Amino acid sequence: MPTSAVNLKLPKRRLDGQAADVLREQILSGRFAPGLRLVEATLADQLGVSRGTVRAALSELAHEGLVSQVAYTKWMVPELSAADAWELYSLRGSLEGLAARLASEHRTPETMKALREAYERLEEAVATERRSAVAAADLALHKTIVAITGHRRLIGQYKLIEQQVRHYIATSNADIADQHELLNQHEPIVSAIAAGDAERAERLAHDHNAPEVRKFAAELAQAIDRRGEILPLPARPRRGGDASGPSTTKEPNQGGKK
Amino acid sequence: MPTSAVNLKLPKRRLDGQAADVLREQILSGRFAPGLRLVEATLADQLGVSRGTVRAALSELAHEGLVSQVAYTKWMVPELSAADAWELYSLRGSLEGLAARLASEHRTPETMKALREAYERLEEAVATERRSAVAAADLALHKTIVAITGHRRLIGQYKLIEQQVRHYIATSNADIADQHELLNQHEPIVSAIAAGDAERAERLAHDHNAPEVRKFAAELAQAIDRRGEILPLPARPRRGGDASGPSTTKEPNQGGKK
DNA sequence: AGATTGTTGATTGTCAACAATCGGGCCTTG
DNA sequence: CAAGGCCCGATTGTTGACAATCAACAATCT
Repeated sequence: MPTSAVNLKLPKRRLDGQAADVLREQILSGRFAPGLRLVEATLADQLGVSRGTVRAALSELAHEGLVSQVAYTKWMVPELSAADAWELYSLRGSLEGLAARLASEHRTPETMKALREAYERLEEAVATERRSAVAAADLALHKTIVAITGHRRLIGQYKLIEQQVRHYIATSNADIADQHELLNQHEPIVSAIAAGDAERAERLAHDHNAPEVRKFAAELAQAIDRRGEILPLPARPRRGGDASGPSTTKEPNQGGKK
Repeated sequence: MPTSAVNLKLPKRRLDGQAADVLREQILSGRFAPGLRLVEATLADQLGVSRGTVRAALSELAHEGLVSQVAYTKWMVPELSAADAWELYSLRGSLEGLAARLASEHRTPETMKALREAYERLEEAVATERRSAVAAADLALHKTIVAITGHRRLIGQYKLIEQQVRHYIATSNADIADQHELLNQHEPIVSAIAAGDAERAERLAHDHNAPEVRKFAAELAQAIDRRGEILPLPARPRRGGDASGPSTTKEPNQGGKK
């Protein structure tokens, strides 16, 4: 028997994956602010890997929605608008609804134990009154519900959306609701899942995002009214047009190279 | 005024994107069968581009779920199981539900015209009795509903799922229901959206996928029963374990290189 | 002066060579 | 004869150099 039965995963990861991890951390922490331009060569120097590897990492992050690319021109950290927030929360609502429903139909001793523990951790976090701890526990609870479903594509998709939500929150000092209210919101969801009431669990989990969705939808409507145009949604950027507005062209450059 | 107002877009696409298009077509058409191993160097020769470019294309397709990678070892066309089909249809149900609801809240003369036309094209296709035409029109109708929402992330996500569904259908000679029944299923959805009844539109669009979801869930349960194990769902691949099952190791090699 | 066209520096896109890793066959060994 | 280690070919991972493209500025023309 080689070594042991425990599955200890050595970090035999590829370099581009590691590079992506570092960059993702920088972006999600806000140290790479929205609007920041990312230059392959500069990052390659800073990370100590080749440009091709950095390029692969950036492509990965582009798929995750954490960087955007203008072909042949530049990479940058995207600036998330109210429209983006509306998209993220509305999608998250649907995904969490699906997750709650499936979780309700997937009850085993193990999964219910994990669910209870995740909820208890949220209670403990609320008791400490530390915002970051509460946010983390809230996140973990939802992630637990999603994981219970065993739905690999749902899990992956949820992780992507969740990441972008974190990015939005981190870069827009938008804040979370009353912490004690959180428990009142989550308890019914957990109970419904534990009771196997799929219908109710789905509805509750879905509606859990409704306040944010409405909020950003309202912001969007306001913005549209203000400019008196039709624009059902932010027009996708077109080559020659759109010279409207001051268009705060934020473009902080990377620290001087070398 | 430079030249003219018309936006004539030259196909200034990157090579890896074009390579991805070609490979995607091969996979979706079934010419690259599930289980087929894809070798970077061979594809590079056949496509007339460098290995790095092929690599970028394969990464793109991996994100789309059309190829899978075993790090340091190989790329291959994934074999889709009943579990995959269940995942795809359940996710698609949620996405289509969301799309129908948002579309109901997004009615303008233009969008409703597009919706009507898409439905009429489905009627025409059914009249011709040509399966491929019906399938295409069915797809186009759903795509229209999704597009009406203006929800860019939903549009992207739906395209991904849709693509994998096509892959599953193409490689499993699974077939579509009675063609005339299709109209009876879709008419209420279109009507609900046109009437602005978001609640009903969401429910109908969501339930539209329910038969498939149930079918594949049943197949899954059967498979689990048969092997008498617990496996709530296909265990995610772990380094050392899982030597169970005959695991039909289909591995047709590419045509002789050079 | 205003607009158009050429030039230039910076940045991304592509390529071909080199290094690391894996799977399988062969050999050894008990 | 079975189990385990080692070597080798095949394939992927990584790199540095070269080509294509773009945005901004300078020169030129009307």
